[in-house]
Amino acid sequence: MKDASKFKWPKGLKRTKTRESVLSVLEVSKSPLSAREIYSEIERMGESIWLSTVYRALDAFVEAGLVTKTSVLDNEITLYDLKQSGHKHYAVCVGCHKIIPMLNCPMDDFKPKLLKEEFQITGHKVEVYGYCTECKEL
Amino acid sequence: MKDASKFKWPKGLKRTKTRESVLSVLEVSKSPLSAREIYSEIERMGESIWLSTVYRALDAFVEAGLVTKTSVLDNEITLYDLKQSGHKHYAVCVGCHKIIPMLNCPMDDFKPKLLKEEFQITGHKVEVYGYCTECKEL
DNA sequence: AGTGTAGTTGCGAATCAATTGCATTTAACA
DNA sequence: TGTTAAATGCAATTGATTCGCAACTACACT
Repeated sequence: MKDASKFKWPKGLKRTKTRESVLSVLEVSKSPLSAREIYSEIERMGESIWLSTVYRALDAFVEAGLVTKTSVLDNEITLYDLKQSGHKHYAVCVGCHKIIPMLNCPMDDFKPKLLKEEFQITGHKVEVYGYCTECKEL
Repeated sequence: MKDASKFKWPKGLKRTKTRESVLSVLEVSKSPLSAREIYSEIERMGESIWLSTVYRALDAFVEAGLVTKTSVLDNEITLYDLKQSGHKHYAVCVGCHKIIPMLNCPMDDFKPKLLKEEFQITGHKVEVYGYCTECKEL
């Protein structure tokens, strides 16, 4: 009884064993994972997969809107996370790289609250994505 | 009359020609640059430098607190910027990768304003850095 | 000014995440 | 069940960043 996936499978994507493995690892994880972590976890489960396949699966999920790709700590780590996890922002410990979901979003009155955790803030970063005047008209 | 550098040279760092080149390129630029862009700019000025030297110079400046390293677009680009530039946050065009400094900061009432530029926001990212409970006590 | 030396650079090679090419396999649907 | 576009195994490549080491140089001290 493994397939407890509660996500509608994105149409256009074939439902394969490797993709289900990748998705299930993300589902079980409480925080975002790197491609390599996902790969290792799948291997540890006794299944065989290639790292390149993990990357391709993740790309497909990102494109399908099921997974979010984030980078953290200015390039040290690239992480993937299920979009449905609810939270979009994280507090990152510069000591141990632990990733703690924030309970609120800076878009609405910014006062970082953290999930049962004290956190000594030393810095923050905000990025806004979108289209500039020129690119908007293309 | 090239050395118009208005920055106090960080003590502990030798003042060399390559480092002055790197710093002057950053000074002239109105937006953050990648290591490769800095490298190309220096070559274009007719001076010879190695990319690895640019990286080392940037590392030294970052360590000295003179330069800021940021990543943008979820790891697609790593950029360097003079800390004194004043602004800390950017709007990044996902079309052309143009980087536009924001006039305000999300820490105080978040409503992104941009410098003479319309910008169609499609997403945003916030990261908070610091120490978690465990790391704080070390 | 001359010199010792720790810090820097030139240069190439190495590393490491991520991507790609291609032949083979497989899920999905007529 | 057969066809086929999509996905995977696997190897090789790319591209950014780092590293090793010998040669060089800024700068502190006579």
